Amino acid sequence: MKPVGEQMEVIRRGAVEILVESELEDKLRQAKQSGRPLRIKAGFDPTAPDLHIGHTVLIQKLKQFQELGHEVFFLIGDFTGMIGDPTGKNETRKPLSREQIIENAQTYKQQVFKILNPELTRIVFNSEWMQPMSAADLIGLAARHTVARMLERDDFHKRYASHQPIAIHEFLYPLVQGYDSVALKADVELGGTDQKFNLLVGRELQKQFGQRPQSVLTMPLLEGLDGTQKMSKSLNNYIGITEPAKEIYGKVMSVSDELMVRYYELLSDVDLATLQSVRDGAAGLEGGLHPMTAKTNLAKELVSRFHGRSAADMAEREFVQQFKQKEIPEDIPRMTIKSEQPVWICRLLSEAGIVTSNGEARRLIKQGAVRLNNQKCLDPNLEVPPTGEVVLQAGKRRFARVVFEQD
RNA sequence: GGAGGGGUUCCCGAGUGGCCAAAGGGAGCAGACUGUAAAUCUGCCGUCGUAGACUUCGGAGGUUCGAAUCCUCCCCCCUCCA
Repeated sequence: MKPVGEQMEVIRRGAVEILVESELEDKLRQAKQSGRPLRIKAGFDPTAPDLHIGHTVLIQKLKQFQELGHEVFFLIGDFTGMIGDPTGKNETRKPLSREQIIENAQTYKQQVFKILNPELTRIVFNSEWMQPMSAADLIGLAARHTVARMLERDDFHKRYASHQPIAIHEFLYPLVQGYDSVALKADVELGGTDQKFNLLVGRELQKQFGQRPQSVLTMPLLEGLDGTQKMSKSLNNYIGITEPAKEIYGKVMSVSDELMVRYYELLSDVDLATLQSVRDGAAGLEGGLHPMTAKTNLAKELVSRFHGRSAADMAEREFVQQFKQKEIPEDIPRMTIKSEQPVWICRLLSEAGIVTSNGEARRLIKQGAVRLNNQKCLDPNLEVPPTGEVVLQAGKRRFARVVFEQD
């Protein structure tokens, strides 16, 4: 095991808060001395079937712990999912069906092993200890916390103050999550900043159960592609981890330098020295890595993680061809049109599915965005002769190949 | 159960009889600039072969020369009281 100081440097990377830092150092010291690794816990609600890279921030941190030689518990909150985490919500959340949860959990398992080492990861479900719990046990657990403490939590507080309903079961969520820590005898729990309260409840409960309270490490919620709002599917500013290689690559490349640094910090495997060099480069300092290089490296790293090395190389090649050399990519949609008569360019574009209406086609032509066989087309009235094949382009990323067929 | 507020084009949100395809903002798209960066600037942003027309403002009817705007009924959401 590495020296405690070095471990702490790795642990601090990207973290928002560590509670309590000195306590964690102490634990690390003991672990190193005794040779017994720390038990690191992170819980995931199997609520969202589609994961995006924002969800992987925590997993990345777990991986770092794993590499430092600690024991990682990936907890799937299959039981808690049925309650529905009220965190950050201004209303009661709808619980999920059992089937949904199982299905989502399956996806989680599959995806996290693209990051974590499966051999060293313990996947646990909290239904394991929650399911057998009796009503009396649960009430006993509930007795260990007070309403006043619960209402300290910001979202509960607001809802209570504004007379919005809080269902009793919502109070149970933090308790159950906290109890998970007891059940796992967690030394450290990771969570998003929005989880802070729940993580602290874990500490309280552990104390009550005579355990040494876990250290809490909060990670930021990852910003989405727009650089400001948090990454989420509904805002459509996300990079889904099951997206095609080309998409992931392109999306990473479109990110601002500032955000790129952020992604490096939170998502990349590069070491701290490289991270610093990326940071310097983005800030325009001498000796830093050029932002463009840094960005392509990151894009490649992330694509390889989810699709493998060769897919990443391929994505890069295509990217360079399409955007740097402005070549027409090879794998563009292809379709055939039967016609004896010349076809109006706007119709052609909409038939090819490149635009949604003739009107849009007309507009794009006026704006100089349309190319026909790689030549700019400025005439919205153009009639295209129905012979051979034709490559259509609208903007930088919409392409289609149309083959004409005579009857 | 009672009282009140509201549902507008992807989102937020203005509009209370014609000047409304509907302000403004956001998102998005495109062009310029670049490192396909970001920021910025410019343009576009319902449909129809380029003009006039057509469809749109929760749903169905009605009043009117004319309705997102007025009336009736219905559906949905929210707040307050009990």
